[in-house]
Amino acid sequence: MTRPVEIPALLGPTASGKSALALELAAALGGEIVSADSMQLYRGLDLGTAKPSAAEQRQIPHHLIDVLDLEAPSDVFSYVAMADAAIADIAGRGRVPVIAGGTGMYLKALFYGLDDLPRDAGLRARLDAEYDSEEGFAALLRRMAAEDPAALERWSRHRRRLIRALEVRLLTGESIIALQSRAGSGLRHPVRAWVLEWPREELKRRIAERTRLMLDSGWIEEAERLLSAGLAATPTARQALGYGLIGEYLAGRMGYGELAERIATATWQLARRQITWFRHQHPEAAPLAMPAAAGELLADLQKRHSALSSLRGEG
RNA sequence: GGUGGGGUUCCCGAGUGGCUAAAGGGGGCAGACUGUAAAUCUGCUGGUUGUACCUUCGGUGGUUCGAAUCCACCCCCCACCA
Repeated sequence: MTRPVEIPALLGPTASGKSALALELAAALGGEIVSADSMQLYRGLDLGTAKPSAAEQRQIPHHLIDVLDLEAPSDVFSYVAMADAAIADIAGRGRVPVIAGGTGMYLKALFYGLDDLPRDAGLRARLDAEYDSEEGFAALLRRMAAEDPAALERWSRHRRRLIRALEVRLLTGESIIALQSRAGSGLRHPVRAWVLEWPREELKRRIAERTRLMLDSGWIEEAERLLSAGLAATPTARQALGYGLIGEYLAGRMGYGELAERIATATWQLARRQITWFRHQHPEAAPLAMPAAAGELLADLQKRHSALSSLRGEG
């Protein structure tokens, strides 16, 4: 079995053109796309997540898109497990996995790994029920002061992280902070990563334009359908940006102009968080100035690929 | 034309004599990030060479030791009456 010498990975904020470039890369290299997008995992979240179209998915095989029902929970570990499997599968068939995505935490965990601290779904559900509310938060703070002061100090405002810290504490008797190896030393896969970068104003403009386009091409209807099917009550998919705002629009609480503006703003805020993440959490990734450098990257990778293929006697 | 309400820092909006460069929210900027991450959370946000000075609350003038806050006139907006 031939293992690829390197796995190209395209990281970048929303609306930076990852999907399109990944498609070109995969086509040029004989590859298949491995998505790293927490929301495109879900069947049904289509227009709202700018998911690759059915035609695009026919043209190039995509992995980790449409693999979960809306009601299914998702988390980094299950993502990494699925991504590892997809990469192994693709490489095992002698194809090139092309990673593309914007979910920083998933990408970092896939590239560098995560401490496998214990978890217990039942316990977690109980803790959530008890503490994941405004009233519960105060009680959680009191309990953590006794159970795990170090975790409390680190995440004094993060309800979710404190609940997870308490879960680990109850399961192991130790503080999650002591158990974290904070390793992340070596790459788990031979990735060669780039971060797609755009001039600020241009990315903002792309986001605003894409928002309008998405709203005008069926996102509102999609949201209406999913919302009435219970999207708001799902554990993870409900966090997808925009659907809730569309719900408010449909309820008459804002006009179309305001809706478009608020979604564009929220999307820009997401993009900023992504940019910050990639700026600080991914030393392995090289900046790729869009749109100019996309063509060069394509040509460069194509050249390397054909050289490697002929070395292996495949070309 | 008349009566009433209103014009506040990028936006909305509180503030009716000193504790006000001015609450709060939004936006913006920077950052964090180990099993819900398109999530969750933190800091900064008038200017300048630091707790000092300068500029700012529609405009002008006035009262006062001191005004976004009081007075006069003017400009603009909204509601209702004509």
